[in-house]
Parts: sequence; structure tokens; C-alpha cells
Amino acid sequence: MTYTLTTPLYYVNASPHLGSTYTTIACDALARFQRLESQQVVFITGVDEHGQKIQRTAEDQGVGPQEHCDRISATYQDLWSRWQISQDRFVRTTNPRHLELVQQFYGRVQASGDVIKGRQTGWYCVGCEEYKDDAADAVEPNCPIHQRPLEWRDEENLFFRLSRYQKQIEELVARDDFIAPPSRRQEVRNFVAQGLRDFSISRANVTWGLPVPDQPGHTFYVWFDALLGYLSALLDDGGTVDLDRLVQAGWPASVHVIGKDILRFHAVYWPAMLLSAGLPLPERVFGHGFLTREGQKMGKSLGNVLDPQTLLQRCGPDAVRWYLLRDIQFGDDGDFQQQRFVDLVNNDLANTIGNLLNRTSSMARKWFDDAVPPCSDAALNGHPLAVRADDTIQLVRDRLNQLAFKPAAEAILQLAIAANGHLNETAPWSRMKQPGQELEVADDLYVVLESARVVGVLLAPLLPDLSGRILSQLGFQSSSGPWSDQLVWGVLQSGSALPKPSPVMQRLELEEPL
RNA sequence: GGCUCGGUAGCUCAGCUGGUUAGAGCGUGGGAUUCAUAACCCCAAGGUCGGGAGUUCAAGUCUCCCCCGAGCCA
Repeated sequence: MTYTLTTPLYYVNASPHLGSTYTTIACDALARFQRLESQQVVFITGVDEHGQKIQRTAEDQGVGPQEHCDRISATYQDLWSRWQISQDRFVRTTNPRHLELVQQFYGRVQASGDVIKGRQTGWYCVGCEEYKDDAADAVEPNCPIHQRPLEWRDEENLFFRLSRYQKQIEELVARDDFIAPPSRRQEVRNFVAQGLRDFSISRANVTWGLPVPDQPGHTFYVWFDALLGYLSALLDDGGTVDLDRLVQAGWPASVHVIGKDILRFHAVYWPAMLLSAGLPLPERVFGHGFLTREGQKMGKSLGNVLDPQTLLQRCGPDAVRWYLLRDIQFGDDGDFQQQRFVDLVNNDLANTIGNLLNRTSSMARKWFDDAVPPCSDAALNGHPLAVRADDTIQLVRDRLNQLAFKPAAEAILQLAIAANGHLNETAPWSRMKQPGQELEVADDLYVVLESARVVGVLLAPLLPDLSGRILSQLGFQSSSGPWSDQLVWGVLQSGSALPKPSPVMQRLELEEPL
């Protein structure tokens, strides 16, 4: 069974922002986790490059649409590589293979009798790429989202017969494992309950799109083409573009991770399209929340956008990943507060986890020949910290499987706190001053070092960089075997060399606001 | 206008089917300690649980009304 997960295919209207970075980081953590759990993973991300909005943006900048797409797509790929995102595929909907796939898919939908001609008149928002419900006689209506004038359209389009799938979609969205988090399920159910209407899948006056085979002058509606990018991505495995290969290539997706704003497209339109084409449905759609900054919506008008590039350069990937994954319940909206960001990173990562390793390693080296101290059976079997570590391991695996990054991160942190507590209770530094207690001290240091090792291993999917630094400080190479073998108490070998410690996590000191 | 979800310590949030002095993290104040990245550990202060009425022996926890905020649909 392949574990296939996707980010949305980001719209290349503008450069990537923190919101897309957030989604992508979360998916990266999930992908890394699933790989560590020995799943065969296909982690898909990419860009959506068609539509009138892009065409106009390109015009405004005096370049051709393809050139514009090339530019923006490059910034996405560059950003993901700087963030060390571990995607397996990066799709672009302007790739010729994608056109081939879209036309095949369209052929299937047509064969199912789900494509009909219809006339569509109404007010259209280019920003939303959507018809609005304003009255026909409205005078100069505006889009409430984009604050821009709507355009009157009257054109003959091809429609997808969504209405035929009413029953099946109703059942799908009622399932308790399809839409996550559960709080968003009802919203979609209400929408479906009102009755699904056929929606147009072609546009007559948009040239920047994929041509509809049998309709000269028509291009596919961006959303119809964009969602199919997930399928193109899976077929980018070196093989041919052939819908029949999808299942062996990893379809259906285990989860589509998306922002809450596009939940409807993924939970309603998309499954219906797949049903029509005779393809299996994704197992889950997870709609996460939005990020605000200091309580305010980020936007150009307010001038308060947080640039992911800047954030990465000034704070590093560990700090940002930790803050986003550890402090925001995945699914809920989150607020980026600089003070809290600094506090959490310094407290959790530098002080609690980093210093735990540093102080313990220092003591071990000082009193036990620069090596991991010897340990007795009491340290290996049934020690309170061993029990604690086992519980943590189980909990973290369980939570990560559910995309519950926050509780997973908190549990890891708690293990480090417990280990710090153990040091303070047993106070090796004072016992070493008394003769004859070396063996007890050795045990105490061993269990704490071992706890730090488990913390390091568990952090691998969330903070791969820091995880690596922790483990190498404990004398491990970067690849030390399967994760499930590492998640066992007692892997640390007494007598193995401990390198001279240096802080694995620097404290953040931001002189100026981000 | 219809529907949904929120309003709990300075901040972010937990509080399941109603039941001892309402919890956590961060922030703040104090103590202890020296192995360590002025780090760790311990303790404390801080809340009329949005407002009002009701049900009940007993209500953040149930019912109704109102106020405020967010969202979906129209």
C-alpha cells in the first residue's frame, strides 16, 4: 500500500507566502513520518498555472503567461528546496503530459454521459474564477472577497453533471473519516444538502488554459484541470500517461491536505469527477486553518506579510517548523506572534531539549571518560524514564498518524522535561562528590542520555535538522537503521564515545521585528 | 436573512456523558541549585468561566433569551 499525500497545487499568481509554506511543512512532516514508519510514500506538491487571472497578471507585468509561470514556479521550487521539503513529485499543470492526462480524463467523463452543453450567464469574478450569485440587474457589483468589479458573462459552456452524484456525495461527506477535522464536516454537508448543481468545466474566452478537444475556442476551467494535477503527478514515475496505471502508481491518495477555503472543491467536486471517471476516491481530505499575524490578517494592504524566505534566513527551519507544528492545533486557525515564537523556541528547543543534552553529555564526559556511562539492569528494564519513553513513543506515533502534530510535539517535550526533572532529583553533581556512588550516577546519566536520544529520534519527522544534530551529538551517524529499531529503550551503548558537546539549538535573539 | 462554531487566568487554549477548593503552556513574582546554552527544578499570584433568566440537591458543563466575534450558505 502506497501512502500518497498531497499539498494543494499552488496558484502561481504571486510568489509563495507563509500559508503555502505552512501547508507544505505540515505535509513534509507527515511524509517523513510515514517514510520512517516504512510506508512507501509519494508526497506530491506542485503548481496550478492556468486561468484568466494568471493570464492577466502576466499581461500586467508585460510578459507572456508561460514566462510568468516559469518564473513563479521556479520560486516555489527554490523555496521548497531551501526549506528541505522532501516532496517526491512537483507537478506543473503546463507540463504537456498533464494536457494528455486531462484529455484522457475528460474522455472518460464524457463517456459516462456527464458532459452537457449549457448556457451560463451571470456576474463573474476573475479573482475567484467563479460565477457569483448577484442579480442580473445589479449595477456594478463587486466581489466581496477581491473588492473588484464583477464582469458580466454570457457564454455557452460545457457542464459537468454534478447533480447526478448527489446521493453518492451525500454519503461520502457524511462519513466520519472523510472530511477532517470534524468541525468542518457539517459545513460541507449543509452545502451538499442544498442540492448539487452542475458546474461549468469550460470557458469560452480564456486562452490561457488547456484546449477542450471537441470544442474549438474552449479551454478547461482551471479547477477541472488543477485537481487532475494530482493524477498527473502520480504518473510522473517514468511511465506513460495512462489512467489505467493510476492504481499501481499510488492512487487513491491517503490524504489531500488543503486550506479550509478549498475544502468544497476537494470534498465535493473532485470526488464526483473521480466517480464519473471510474476512479477510486481519496481516503481523506484535511482542511487546515489560516495563519494570522499578531491577530491580524496578513495582506499587502496592511503591509504585514511574513515572508517565508526571510523567516527561514533569520530563524532557520527548526524554529519555524517547531512553532507552526507545536503551537497550532492542526486544523484550527493560528496566530503568529513574534514574542511567543521566540519564547517557545528558546524554552522548548534551546533550554529544555538542547540544554538537557548539553548538561548530561558534559557530566558523562567529565566523569566517565568522554563516553556513555555503564548501566545496570535497573536502567534498562522498568526504569520510570524507560516506561515514560515507551508511552511517549506510542503516543507520538499514534498522533502523527492522525496529523495531530501539536499533541505529538508536546509529548516529546514532556519526555525531555521528565528527564530534566530526573537529573534535578538525583543530582549527579553532588553525588559524585561522595565516594562509592559512581554506579548509581552512571545509571542516572545513562537513562537521561537515553531519553535525550529518544527525543532526538522522535523529532526526526518534525524537525529533521535538529534531530540529526541531537543524534550526532550522541555519537550516531545520520542513518542509524530503521526508525522502529531506534525507538526502543536501551539502544545507546555504554562505553561508546561522546563527542564534545556544543549547543544543538541556538537561542533566537531577534533584534528587529520580522 | 438561514445555518454552524466560538466567547474560560495578561496571552494561546484544555475542561468527556452536569458533582470535591475551574486546569495547562507562555508571560509575571519568589525559592532552590550549580552539571549545563544566566540554562534546569520547585512554589506562588492571577479567573463573578460574555450577560440575564430557568431546570436541578448540584451548571463553564443542560434549556431559553440577549450581546460580541468567526465561518458557510443565500
